[in-house]
This record gives sequence, C-alpha cells and structure tokens, in this order.
Amino acid sequence: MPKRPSSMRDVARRAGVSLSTVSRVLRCAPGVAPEVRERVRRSADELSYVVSRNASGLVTGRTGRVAAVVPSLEPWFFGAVLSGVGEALHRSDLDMLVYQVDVRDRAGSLPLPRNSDAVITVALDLAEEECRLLDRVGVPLVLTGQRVPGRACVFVDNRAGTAAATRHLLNLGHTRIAYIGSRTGSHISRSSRDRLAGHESVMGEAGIRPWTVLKPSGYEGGELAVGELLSGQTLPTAVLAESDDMALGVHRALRRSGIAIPDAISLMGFGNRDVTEVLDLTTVDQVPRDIGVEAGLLTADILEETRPFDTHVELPTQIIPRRSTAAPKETRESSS
Amino acid sequence: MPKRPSSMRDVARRAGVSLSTVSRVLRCAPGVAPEVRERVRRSADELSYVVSRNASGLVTGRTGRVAAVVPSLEPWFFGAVLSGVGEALHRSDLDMLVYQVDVRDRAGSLPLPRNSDAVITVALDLAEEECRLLDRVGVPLVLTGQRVPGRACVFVDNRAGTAAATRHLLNLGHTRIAYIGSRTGSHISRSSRDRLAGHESVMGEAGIRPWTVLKPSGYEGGELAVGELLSGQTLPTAVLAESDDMALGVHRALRRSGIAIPDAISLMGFGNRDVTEVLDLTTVDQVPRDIGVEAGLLTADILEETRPFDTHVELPTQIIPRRSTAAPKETRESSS
DNA sequence: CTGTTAGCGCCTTCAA
DNA sequence: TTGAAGGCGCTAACAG
Repeated sequence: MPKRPSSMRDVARRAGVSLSTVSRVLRCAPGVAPEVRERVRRSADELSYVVSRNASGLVTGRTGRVAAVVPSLEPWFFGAVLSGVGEALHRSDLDMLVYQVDVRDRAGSLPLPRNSDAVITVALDLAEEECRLLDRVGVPLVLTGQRVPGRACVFVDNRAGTAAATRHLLNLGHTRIAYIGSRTGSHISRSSRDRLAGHESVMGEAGIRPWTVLKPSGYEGGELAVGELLSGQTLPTAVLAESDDMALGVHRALRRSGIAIPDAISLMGFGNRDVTEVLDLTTVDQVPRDIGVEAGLLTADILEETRPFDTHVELPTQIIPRRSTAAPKETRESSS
Repeated sequence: MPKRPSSMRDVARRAGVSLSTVSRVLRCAPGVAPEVRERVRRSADELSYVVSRNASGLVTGRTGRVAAVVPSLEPWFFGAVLSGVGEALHRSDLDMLVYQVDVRDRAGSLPLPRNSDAVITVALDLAEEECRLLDRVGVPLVLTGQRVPGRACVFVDNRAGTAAATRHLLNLGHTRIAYIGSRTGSHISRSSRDRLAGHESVMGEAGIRPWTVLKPSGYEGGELAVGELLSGQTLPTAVLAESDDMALGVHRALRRSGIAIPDAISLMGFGNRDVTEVLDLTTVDQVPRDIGVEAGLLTADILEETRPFDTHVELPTQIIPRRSTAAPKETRESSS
C-alpha cells in the first residue's frame, strides 16, 4: 500500500510544465500565468502532493519546524501551553516538534541544529549558561515562564499575581494568612521566588509579618504544608498556595481533617487549571494557553524578522473569585 | 550570533577524514577503525554538530519523525498520551511532530507526506473513510483509543473496565446504579459505546435494569446528568460516570446540592486522571501514558518491520478503590 | 578500513 | 512568463 509518494516531477509531468514552474506555484511565488497556476494546483491535488519540507529545507536552510522543549507533557500545564504554541505556529505554516527533556542537564544534546528553525522552551527555568547551550544550536530561542534580559521571553507577571491574591485575602478581612511555596531541595525556582516576593511585599505594606511554608512542589507538598500548619500554635484563616497543584493538596488535607473551606479556612491557588473550576477554588488566572499562543506568534515574527529577537511579552493575571474564599469567621460573626 | 551551523564537511576536515567516514561514524555503521571513530566523535562534539535529518532523510527516504495527531492538547488526557509516545519514540531516536486537528474533517490536509515516517492518532475515533485519507500519506498509521481490524491499534479494554466498575458497585451492595455516558448530538463515540455496553451487560447478568443518562461530555455533562437525576422519582445510591471528567461534574453538582459522597451516593469515574487522587475518587485506571508508550513502541517496531502493521495491543484496566465508593446506607445501617 | 562518485527532491540563479 | 542547470547536506553504492 505505501506506494512511493509523488514528487514534484510527477506534478510537473502531469501539468505539462517544468519543475521550476511547479515550485513557483506551490511557493506562491509571482510570475506564473493564472491559467498555468490553476492547472498545476489541480495536478498537485489530484496526486495529493505535498512539498517535502525535507528537500526544500535543504535548499532554503529553513526547516519549517519549531522545537518546543518541555520538562514533561504529563502535567496539565505544559499541554495547555503547547496547545497554544502549536496553534500559533500553525498560522505561520510551521510544524511543532516536541521534546521532553527530563532535566535541563541534557538540553544541549538535542538533535536541534539544522532540524528546527527556532526553539521554544516552556517553563524550564533555565540558567544563563543553559541558554548559551541552546544558543549554540544557532537558531532563535524563545523562553516562556521566565524573563531574561536580552532574550525573547513570554511570561506572566507572577509578582503582580500573588500581590493581587494577597490583597484579595486582606480585603476580605484576613490577617492570619499562610503562604505555601515550593522548594526543591534548597532550590527555589525563579517564578516561585517572584510569587513569594509579590505576596511578601503586599504583606509588608499591610504591616503584617509573612507566614511562609516551603515544601516540595505538587499536591504532596500542599499536604505536607497542611501537616505543618495543623501542628502549629495557631491556625491561619486563609491559605494562599503558590500553584493550583499545591492548593489541591491543601484542599485534600483540609477536607480529610474535617476543616471546612471557606468556613474555617479560605484557600486560594494560582494558575486557574481546569479542575479549580470544578472545585470552586478561587485562583489567579494565568491562561497557559495564551502564553503558548504568544510564544508561537513571537517565534514566527522573529523568524520573519518583524519583531526583535529580544522582545518581552508580559501577560496579565487576574483573580477568579470562587467559593473557596470568604471573609474570616470572626469578621462575619461580628458583622452579622 | 546565529552563525551557519557546521556541516558534515566541517567535521570531516577537522578530523582529517572523508565525508563517508564521518557519515559512517555518526550512523554507527560498521567498518571504521575504533581510533578514527573516536577522533570523528570528538570533532563532531567540539563543533556541536548534529546530523541534519533533513539531508539524510532526503537520501534514505526516512525523516526520523513521527506525526502525532490529537484533537487538542488542552485536556489532560492527550498530554499524558503524548508524553508516553514521545518517550517511546525517543528510544528509537525518532522525533515527535504534534498536530492538533480541531475536527477530523481536515485530517487529509496535513503536510504529512514525506514529512513523517508514520502517523499516530490519539483517540480521534476515526471512521474507516478517514483512515483511508491518512493512508494516502503513504506511511504506516497507528491508532490509539480505537480497535479497527486490519490496522495497528493500541487501546484499553473499555468494556471490561466498566464491567469491573459495575461489579465493584454491585458487590458493595448497590442496586440503584445510574450510569452517565456522553453523547454529542446524537453521536456516541465508539469508546463510549463500549463502556456503556460493559456496564449494561453486567447489569443484565445481575438482573437489574440499567439506568442510563446520556449528556454532552465534559464535566458540564456530569452536572447536567445530576440535574436530571435529582429531578427523578428516586435517587440512585451509586453513580458510575463514563469518564473522570464527567465524574468531576457530578462531584461538583452533588457537593453543591449538599449530597454527601459516599454517604448518600457513591461515585465512580473512569480514567484515573491526576485529580481523582486528590478528590479521593474511585476510578478505573487506564494509564494514558502507557497507551502512548505502547503506541510509540509499536510504531517504531512497525517501521523496523519487527512487528506486523496490523498489530493490536490491548491494555488492561484496573479498579482503584478510593473513598468515593462505599456500601449504600441501608446496607450499612442494617448490618450494623 | 577508507575515499570517491552519484544522486535524493527541491529552490535558486540565469538564460530564453 | 517559462525552462535548464547547479547545488543544498547527506547516504549508498562502489573502488581502492
């Protein structure tokens, strides 16, 4: 069944023209009689012919492909970002190659040079040194999830996000607010630091001493954090988690402990991942898909040299209030 | 900065050998002195040279790339499958191109011919006619999520999954079991039908008349189903949802209605998506990542002709009991 | 074991 | 407006 795919020559023969003419038509290059153009198009269709990016790339030096590098495809977040990336690239007729790089230590060993026109990294929290490694690929690099001066970046304003979230809780009347952040070993990622900073600065402005708990990321971390909170002197009336995942862990641990949300404790996450809606979890919307779309568009523009290679795109965040946050009990009781 | 990437010639010059020797070394072809081999390797590394799949593909007729076609990357499920696909392909040194095809109506228009060695579709529920369209690409086609005779397929035993789930509920003592399935318009997908069939056959064996509610998929559908159930003559004591997503909708609707899980109603999902663990939702494990891995491995094998092009791989499911299912209240009360 | 030669399918000159 | 010729980077035959 897998017969040899038709080549440009087949199309040329069928249309009764030369190779170059077919090439011109398919590249939408000018200088072909409309009538001929139509005939060539038809022949190509009939043969279900598609230009081999392989061959054309050899000549033009462009592959028509962009590599998207993610740490993993399993967490919901990365799929959502890539969804946007793919869509945006598609608009510019670029294909998306996806590489899962377990850790960033082998980023330099990817078969990227000559195999993709650009590289988009998704939330890998790369150090400058690692960026250099990717630079050696010799193609433009677009970073998402981190801001690095002099490089193309797409990111959300993490700091503003947690700042707004914190204000949301303060405005509801909370003062005993615990912040749950992530730490892997002793390392705190850039975005985690930014989120923590946003929280702490607002707490500082309010004259309240921050109450920070750092645990490994993921919902296990959220559960561990609750364990720590529950064994302390006093309970918070609100918990702000660095990520929805951690908030989910908190949610579960509180539920299992019989602590009602939001009656006893208000809970907020960050990321607006799908299930937060189902759980009625108040969260900070960060629209990962939009991050992807912006990154894809920026990449296409950089390739066409219509935007500089060090453009920064900052996406806004917004609070999505749901039922997991409410005024603390004391306030409600005293005001009723 | 983006200097011209080094080519094979550069490596050859640097190592003081001919092009073919370099080619042989990098292809791990036999017939090169170990000493020379080593020298070439080093030169290539120093130039951070990577073979252009573009150029080599031109000659070999193989691209070193496999296209994964998904309806969308946003739902958690597809990312999980692709995660496995990517990993498996990587073992065979194949890259993964990801295409999001909104609907299956344009599957034939993808730039696939000559641009990928094989196509893997993920849960697109393709009709035979649409498969034919993809066949015209001229490369092997591997389907996941559906079983089609004569084609390479990787799928879970949906029927057995819901059958086991139903038995689980029956064994707990439930008899008023509602099944929530999905229907888009009047169309029911193949896997939905299989799941429903598994449920109904076990109900039939037990001599209980099935109680089926069909709604649009997603958690909105789950909520709608609850709406229907709550307005009926009598409430079920257990609900089995076709998918975790629908189960999540049920979960939310029940929670909002103040109906306790599992005290008033037991709830089961299907899919074992990440959040079910957080929600303590009993579910049918289907390991999407494994589906992907199997599909990737099968694809690689088919390309190497070590497995036939119509291999079927059926993955087992298993029940993951959690806290959302329990014996119905009457039973518990009467036995206590 | 190593080097030479001839394309793979296409795009880009240049000439007609 | 069209066609012919050369070469992109690599591999697969062959010679040596």
